[in-house]
Amino acid sequence: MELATKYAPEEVEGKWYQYWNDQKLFSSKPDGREAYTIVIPPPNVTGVLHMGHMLNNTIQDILIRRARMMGKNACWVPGTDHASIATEAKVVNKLAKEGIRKRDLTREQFLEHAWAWTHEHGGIILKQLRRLGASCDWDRTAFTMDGLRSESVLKVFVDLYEKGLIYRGLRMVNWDPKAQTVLSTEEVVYKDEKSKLFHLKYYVADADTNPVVLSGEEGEVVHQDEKGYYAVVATTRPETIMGDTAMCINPKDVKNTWLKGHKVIVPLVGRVIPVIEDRYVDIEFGTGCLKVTPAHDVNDYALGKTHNLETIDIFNPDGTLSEAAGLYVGQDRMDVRVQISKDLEAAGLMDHIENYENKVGYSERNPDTAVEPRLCKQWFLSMKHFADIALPPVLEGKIKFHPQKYVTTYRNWLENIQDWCISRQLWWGHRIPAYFLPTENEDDEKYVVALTAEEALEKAHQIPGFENITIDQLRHDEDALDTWFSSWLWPVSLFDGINNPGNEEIKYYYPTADLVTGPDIIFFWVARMIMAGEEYMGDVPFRNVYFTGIVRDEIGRKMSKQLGNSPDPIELIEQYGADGVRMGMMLCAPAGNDILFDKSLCENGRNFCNKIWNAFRLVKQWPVSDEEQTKSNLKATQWMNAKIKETAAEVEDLFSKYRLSEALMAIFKLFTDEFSGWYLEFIKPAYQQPIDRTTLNGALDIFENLLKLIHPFMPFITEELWQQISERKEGESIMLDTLQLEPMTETDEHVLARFEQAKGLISGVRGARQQKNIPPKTEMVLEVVGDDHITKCQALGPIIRKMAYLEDVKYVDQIGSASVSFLVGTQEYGVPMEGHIDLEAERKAAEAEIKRLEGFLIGIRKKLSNEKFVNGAPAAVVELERKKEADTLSKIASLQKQL
RNA sequence: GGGCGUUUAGCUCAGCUGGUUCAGAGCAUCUGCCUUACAAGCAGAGGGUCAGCGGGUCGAGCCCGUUAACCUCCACCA
Repeated sequence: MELATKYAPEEVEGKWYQYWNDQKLFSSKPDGREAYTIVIPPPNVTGVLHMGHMLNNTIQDILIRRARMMGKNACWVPGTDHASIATEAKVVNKLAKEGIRKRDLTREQFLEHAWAWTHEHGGIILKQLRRLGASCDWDRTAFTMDGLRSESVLKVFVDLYEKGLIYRGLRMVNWDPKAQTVLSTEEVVYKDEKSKLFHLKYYVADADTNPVVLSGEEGEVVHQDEKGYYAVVATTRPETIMGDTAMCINPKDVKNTWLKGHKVIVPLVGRVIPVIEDRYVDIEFGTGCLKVTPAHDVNDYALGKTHNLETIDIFNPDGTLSEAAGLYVGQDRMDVRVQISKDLEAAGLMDHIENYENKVGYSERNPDTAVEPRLCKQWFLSMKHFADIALPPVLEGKIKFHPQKYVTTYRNWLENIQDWCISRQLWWGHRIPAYFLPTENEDDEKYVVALTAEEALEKAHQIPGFENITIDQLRHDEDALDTWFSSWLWPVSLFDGINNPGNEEIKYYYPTADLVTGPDIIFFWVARMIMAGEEYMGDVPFRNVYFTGIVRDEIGRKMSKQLGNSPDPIELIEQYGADGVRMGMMLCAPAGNDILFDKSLCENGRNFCNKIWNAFRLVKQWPVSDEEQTKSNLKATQWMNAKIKETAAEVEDLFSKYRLSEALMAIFKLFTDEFSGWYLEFIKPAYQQPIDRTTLNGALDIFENLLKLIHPFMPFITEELWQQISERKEGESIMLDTLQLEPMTETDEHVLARFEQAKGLISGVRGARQQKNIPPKTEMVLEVVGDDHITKCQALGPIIRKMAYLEDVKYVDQIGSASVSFLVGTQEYGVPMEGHIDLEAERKAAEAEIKRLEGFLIGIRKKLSNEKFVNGAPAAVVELERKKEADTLSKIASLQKQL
């Protein structure tokens, strides 16, 4: 059968993926072998594949395929995440387009829409992963909100509550007024913003709200106009003045001493508030006067607590002003900011306005929505205990981070950890299993925590005063849990280790081997999985964490939808083939460093596929003879096998360090340079001549081993060719073919060294020819100075003659005067160039080389004559220097002889 | 503001416990080849003050100090 000159991935990929799947080759069941488990970082259920996924999952597939070929029971568990905030936002937007508002729906109705959306869009990303070649055990596909996972989450909540680790507290939280939900501090993005610093006049008042007369002292700065004395307060948020309940100065601030003990009037509002003193205030900032709005600023809230201030919440959940504000009720906070500054100016209450740059927190989920600090009752998980159990395994190396630098990051975070706010004001998610009891006053809330309403009722009946309530009187908490509260259980819940502790699967697959994820979620997810793993399994969830970099475009920008600089991975696959894209991705993916992705790298991958394809075509088209194998072919085959062993050992070492990019490069060079460039040329018969059967079989074995080395990186083309190399039975696959690694022998080392010498010689002749502009196939004579075992060798001699296009080899005492000479190691060679040689240039080149070598020699001798060096340095190092000295001397001698 | 990290060829990166065979790889560039597997290829070649400055050392890309630029994390001054 004739093979096309180019590899056509589209004809190959679908076919083999189907085959692998049909033959259940990705499937894993506990058995006697060592388990090698990876759990996928679950992508958002309604998400689509982007370059980050592409990178992350390619790495996982490489690791899992390699482990499988090393004879381990490899299990890669796929699944998706319900991603409460993101998914709910998408559903809300979709409904809005249909004219449906979320607030008009009941919880049940909304969830129906959400599930419909999930079923419609869910799992697209998992289908896309198949295009990539991901060898996940699809029968195990899980979802963070499926039955088993939901049950696990609720059980864990109840358990932690009963352990006293979950509590309910009033906290200043980051509120997203658009999503109407609390954000964790990690979900707030601070942006530099050009804003205004408004300087407002707060007139001094006595108890009758009349200005009092004050006298200034040394250093004091007293503002006064026709209406009286006033303090100037700088703020970026004038719309919050309706919530002011104090003004604060630093007790050490001399310029404001005159305000001590007085009261001031909130502009426009007219409310009289006290001047309090606290060292928190920065004397240097603005005028040193701070307006205190406990309901709407984290620091002010703290001040309010210390000084027992009243808290006036002037905002509605959607960011409009509430009744409590008294003014601008119902208007949006951002509109009010504009309006109130105009009104303040009109009323003469604005001292002046400055331009100002500050950082404003925005919602990660709604990037154009500024976060509003807000007081809310929330569920919290106490983190002290978890930090204590999660720190040691990483510090002690039970879990290894690659690259290691993230250990520091991890430690810093755990040592300064804050309690985790785990409730979200969302419907899409795991509903918090807490039930409020009927009470008169909302502030006096009472609740029970239980898996079901029935259990909750039983617990409620134990509480005095609630012995007779009915199930209808229980009010199920409306809030859902933070998405990460389910993801943190992922390595455990996937094997049902929460509901069914000690089951066969969890015992076999846990702890998992590797986790591959981005450093951006080291706190959200990685740290918390370690916590949950230690808490519920008493063991780490994984042994290694491979942190990938962030995929950026070729000029270093983060890939994003807004910029439109992110290529569609599926389109790339269609253009370059899955193997090509995988290789392109891996070539630029050093662990932990950001990846500057350039499409052209996929071309390299595609080109490599063609290289493999064509090498196969070449070998397959040779006619075969039953002649005896030549010594040259025998040696060449020995050499190639040794080369493979050498590279395989290197690759193994690189894998153990998770340096996959370098491992791929080593394999790439092995195939392109050593196998295609040298070995195939060594054994290639003359045009239309047959190759002997022994050599061909040796070459096919070598080819098969190379395919096996490449397979984890490029699964499709390697399977296709593996299947073509020889007849395979139904169900057989390269995937299951074991990668045997034999150690190098002394003979191997010897053969490798001899061939390096021969390759150097061949390159030397080629270079000499090119240097003199002689066509590459012109036959030349080789001059060898003295005795040379390489050219005289029965195996290597013919190879050298063939590869270097030599018509004759002459053994001479010295190189001819019209020859180009070169050295391989210490052996000198020459290629006669009658009519081509430029004697003067040759002499200059030789002199320059001698000069360089002499400089080199001086360095070595200086070192060797230094007693401190000879005595201090290790013997091996000294010995090496002596050898260098001898080699250099002999090189110089031969060059001088030539001159 | 505080911490981590990075800075080596045009680009992306290796370079281990300091030892002139250690200044490297891939890509890109240049030159020559439409050689009978592959022009998406082959054969050659050029290219670097190892960010700057200073300091230990017999010896520094590697160690110490310092400066600068970038990256990233944390905190946030109203």
